[in-house]
Amino acid sequence: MLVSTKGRYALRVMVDLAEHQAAGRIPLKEIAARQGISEKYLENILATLVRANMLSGMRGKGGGYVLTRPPEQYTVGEILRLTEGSLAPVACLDGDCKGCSRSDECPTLDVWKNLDKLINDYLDGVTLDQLVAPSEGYDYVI
Amino acid sequence: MLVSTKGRYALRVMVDLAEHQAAGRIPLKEIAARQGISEKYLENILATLVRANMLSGMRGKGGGYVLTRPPEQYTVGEILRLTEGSLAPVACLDGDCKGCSRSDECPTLDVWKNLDKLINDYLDGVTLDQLVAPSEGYDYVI
DNA sequence: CTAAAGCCTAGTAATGCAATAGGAAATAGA
DNA sequence: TCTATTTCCTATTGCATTACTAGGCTTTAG
Repeated sequence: MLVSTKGRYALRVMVDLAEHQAAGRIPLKEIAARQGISEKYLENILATLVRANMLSGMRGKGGGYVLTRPPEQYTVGEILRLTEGSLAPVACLDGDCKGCSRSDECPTLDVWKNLDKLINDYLDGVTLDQLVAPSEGYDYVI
Repeated sequence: MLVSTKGRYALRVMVDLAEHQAAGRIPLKEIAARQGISEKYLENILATLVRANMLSGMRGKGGGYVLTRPPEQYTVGEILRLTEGSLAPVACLDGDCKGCSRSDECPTLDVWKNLDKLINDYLDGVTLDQLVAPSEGYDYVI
């Protein structure tokens, strides 16, 4: 599985925050309830996003999370690479990996490289605002 | 990781067999040595390929494995889907999975569907013969 | 008959994923 | 200043999957 629960949840949460931008800071509790995700598990994920400065978290009463940039400035690719660690389709291309000793002669390496580029290019081309549903309650209002 | 060791090895072995087609049946021992893969582990992988009729295996002295079709009739996609079980990039799209209860309203589902199609289309477009190196010893021979 | 090969069923060790636990620190408002 | 609220931090646990191993059985050619 290229993208695990962590990455999927992260993306959904980012979309949720984009959709509720107008409400200011949103507490974790609220996001967890809306998205049906365990609060404790979400903590880990949000912590990762905050550490990378994709979100700003504030503690205390009235605290919560907000995006640090406008939705069109986030790509799905960067969100997933952050939370998943890597989007490499095979271990051979993973950053940590020193690279296989056979890479010079490997007949399949190009397939993996092309696939890797395909995946990353597509996901880097999708931005958060493209995933935000038109806000409800404003249809047909002039 | 989308493709694990099993799938990577399977692909390398298939290419190996395509390259050594002229030699007739190749025993597992030989492939394992050439590819630097444990014999016992390879057994599992080759068994999967034989069961799916992608390879023919024959026991006894003089036995070994051969492709059942010409290399241009194998796609990388089918080899990987067989050995990996699925190439779905997220659990939501996995065949076994009943589909998420939120799929109707999920803002991210389309991203996964597009990604899935991208991956499968690319891998189904690459055939085994495209990965076979021009046989050595025959360069510049007329 | 025998050596060479594939076939089959288990089993195991290690890894990574998903989720949980418990508390510390900060903040706003009473 | 006290309290409720909320994020932040470090571990730990249970579970599933992956990678690999073990041992024996069956088939085949010579």
